[in-house]
Amino acid sequence: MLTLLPAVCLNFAHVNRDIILNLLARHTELTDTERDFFFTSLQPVRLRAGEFMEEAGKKASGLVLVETGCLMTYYTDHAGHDHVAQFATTGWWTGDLQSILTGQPAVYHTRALVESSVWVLSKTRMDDLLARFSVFEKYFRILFQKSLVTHQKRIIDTFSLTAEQRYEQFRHRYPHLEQFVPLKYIASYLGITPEFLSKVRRKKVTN
Amino acid sequence: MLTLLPAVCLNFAHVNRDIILNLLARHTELTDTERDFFFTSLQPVRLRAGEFMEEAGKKASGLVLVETGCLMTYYTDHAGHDHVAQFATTGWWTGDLQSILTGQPAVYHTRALVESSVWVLSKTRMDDLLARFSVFEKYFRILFQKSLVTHQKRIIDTFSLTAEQRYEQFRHRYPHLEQFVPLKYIASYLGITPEFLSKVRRKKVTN
DNA sequence: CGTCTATTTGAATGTACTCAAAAGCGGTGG
DNA sequence: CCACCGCTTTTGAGTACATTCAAATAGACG
Repeated sequence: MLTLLPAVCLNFAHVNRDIILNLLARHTELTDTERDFFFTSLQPVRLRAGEFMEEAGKKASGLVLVETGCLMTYYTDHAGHDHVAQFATTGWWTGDLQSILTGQPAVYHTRALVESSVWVLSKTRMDDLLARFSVFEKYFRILFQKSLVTHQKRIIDTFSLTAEQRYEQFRHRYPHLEQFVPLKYIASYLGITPEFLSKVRRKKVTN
Repeated sequence: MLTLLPAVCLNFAHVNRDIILNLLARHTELTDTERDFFFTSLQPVRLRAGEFMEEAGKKASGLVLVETGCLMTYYTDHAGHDHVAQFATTGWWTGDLQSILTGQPAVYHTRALVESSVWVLSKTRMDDLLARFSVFEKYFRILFQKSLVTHQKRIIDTFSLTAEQRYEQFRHRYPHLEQFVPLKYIASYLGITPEFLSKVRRKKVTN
């Protein structure tokens, strides 16, 4: 700890840092230097409900770490239909990984569902972070590794479960998301139409 | 380079090392020490066609790097239906990531489709490798990162494309796999029944 | 050559989709 | 405070894509 501040000095910035630090600590242990460097690498951004963090077609600004609120990353296909790739709430990383790493235009949109506060780690800053402290290589290796396991499972679930089972699993696994996410986006995430999700839900109630 | 061997001395082991080294070199640059340590961390395994590398329910032995042949990783659901999560040919890593990292029993089977030769990196050896040389943290970070992008895309494709389009894309993207993989496993990978794949294929021919 | 498995074919069925319209819900202004 | 607007959710009818089941055909291997 660099300095000890009296309790009354605790402001929003510190509270938020603590949330993020706790999340980082799940995967890695950081020295004070590393922690400070991490935070100076991040750029804070505030988003209003509905506002875009990233847009498909434009180069992604960086990896997005959600502090408060909720964002979704989605793909618009050639027919103009949206498909939600992921949601992200407090402590989740999101964004268009492909674009961030290659510098190519993003294929996904990333958008705030409600008023949100996020930290952005640009590719330049990320490269710098990774080059200076290998502990962040480890951090991101584990982050991507875990995410990969989740994605594999989601693919298998899509093929082995019915829409109804996937919906139940979604509710069970991400109960906090229901407060942020309109049903039509949940339907999209599950790979079904909003009409069909509505019918699935009705069936649940009447049973 | 440690020693230069005359061309006649090139044997299978060296040829194979070169294939793997070229693949590693795509992501990272290794010193001789790192390269040697990497290879001594790997255990060679030969598999006959149909033989299991890993079995669901048993602890996975490690990350599997394919040298020659072809393996598939698949999940058997509660109804007894198999769902192929991925195929792996020369230079691809495969296995049950979740099990390798947590030590829990594997949920996926990993099995050779044809006679294959692989290298296995156990969790212990992997941890050692990562702890000693941070270049491998970087290597695996990039590996998982790329794989994550691919998995995200596969999920979106499942929701935005028809079975016919997914099949065409699969053929286009992995043309070499057709020589190893029976149609019923391709169907499974695409999330459809072998009967329906057969009808998709017939339609292509008659058109 | 015979056996075993993979692939194809066809008919009946089902799950989820499309399209159209009604109902619900939240915000805004008169 | 209520009426209206825009957007989300629900409902229903008709349809399409893909499945299940059963059986025939084709291929691979000993």
